[in-house]
Amino acid sequence: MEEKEISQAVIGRLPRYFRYLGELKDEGVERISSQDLSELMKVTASQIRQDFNNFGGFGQQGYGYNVEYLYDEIGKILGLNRRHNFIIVGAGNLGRALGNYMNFERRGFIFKGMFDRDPELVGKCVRGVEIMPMEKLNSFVRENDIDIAVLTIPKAGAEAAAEQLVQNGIKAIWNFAHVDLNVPEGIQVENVHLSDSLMKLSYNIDRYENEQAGK
Amino acid sequence: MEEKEISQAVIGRLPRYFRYLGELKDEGVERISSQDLSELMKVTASQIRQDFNNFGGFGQQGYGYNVEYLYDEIGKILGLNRRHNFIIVGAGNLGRALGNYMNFERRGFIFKGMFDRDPELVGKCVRGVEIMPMEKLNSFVRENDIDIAVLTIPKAGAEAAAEQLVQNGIKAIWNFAHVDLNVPEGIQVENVHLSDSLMKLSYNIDRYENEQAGK
DNA sequence: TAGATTGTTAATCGATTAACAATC
DNA sequence: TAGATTGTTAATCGATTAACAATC
Repeated sequence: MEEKEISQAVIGRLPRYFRYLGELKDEGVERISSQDLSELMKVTASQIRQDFNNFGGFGQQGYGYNVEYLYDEIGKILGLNRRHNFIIVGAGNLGRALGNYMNFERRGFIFKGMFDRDPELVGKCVRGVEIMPMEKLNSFVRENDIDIAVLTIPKAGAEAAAEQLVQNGIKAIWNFAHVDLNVPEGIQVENVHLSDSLMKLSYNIDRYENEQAGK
Repeated sequence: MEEKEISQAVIGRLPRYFRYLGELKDEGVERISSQDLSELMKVTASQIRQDFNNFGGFGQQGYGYNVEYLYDEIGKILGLNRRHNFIIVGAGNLGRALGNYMNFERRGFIFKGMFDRDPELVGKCVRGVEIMPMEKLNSFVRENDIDIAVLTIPKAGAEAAAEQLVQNGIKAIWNFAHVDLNVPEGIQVENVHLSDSLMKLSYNIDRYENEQAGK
């Protein structure tokens, strides 16, 4: 009973659909056609219908899509109806910023623990969660049903931390360290390489200026 | 003298090449073939050669690529030889985390100012940069040659802030607010939608588990 | 029923990979 | 020169868009 694999291109668009549908829902909109949604989101109606049809028919001919139903279904596809416990490894500025971000909780991502090797930070709290020393990382992951580790430590320690996490049963790593982690198959890694993103922006600024300069 | 447009797919890979080449350079590696680089980076050698050839020939038949030269050239393509002054709009946890991140400076991104509407924060400093009230935003952007604004405010205020920034001559917005900004053509926007990224991770965890469950 | 709009197949477009001639 | 490896063209693959029959 082989399901056809959904491309990551499609998956990457789902959160954006989810966001727009959530907003429509909040505005009290009951139904929407692929045509109207396409104008709102600035993508083709064709793409919208193709994307949704990867998961089966959510719409109805002659009617369109029911906003609330579609919103819920996409949420389920994204796994937002489940709980995912996460920890943050690295209690620097970025780690604390992510720990303080409340919206993840709303989507089922539960902040369970935070770790840092700096003794100065250990014992302090971020949103009610105590910062623990790295020595406690392994047992904590094993004993608290942790699915996701957020890696916000410098690149030097990232690979070693990832290995520990994997050995103790983590399922996924949200990686903010500026390295490509080497993990066994089946462990999900999502990279957020902020400086890469900034470099792209830099390229596009210069490209546009050169274009304007008539080159 | 029309330059052929380089696809964003290629641009998106440049920072990663840049990172690997920087590491090779630091290790003292002088030259590398597309074949060796392909094994290191886990992409095809063909793609590497195609990517580089978008910008003209950086290599030499029979020899490969000179690491340092290639590193420098990619840096130039990404505009890292230029200065880009930036400000951060929103002095919350995330804004402060980005302000404290030193590595941007190394790449030519200079942290010039920070803004927040909370009077409690105004006057405080982040890495030597004073937090200013939002009222000063417009004049500051105009008078200090600011290219890039980092938007780390809640989505509610983001669209209005973007509009102000654009009116005062900003060239690019690095957008961490969870909205799609509507800016005039020529203004570069790079979105970092953290919760979208987390949702993708969530999808992939569940997908893998379902696969394993034999479904 | 007639009109609207999906679900889905077919056509197109673009990106990736393979192959090989050019050349260092 | 012979061997290695690029630059580049051609083939393949996958993703997007267009078209339209199915159907609400």
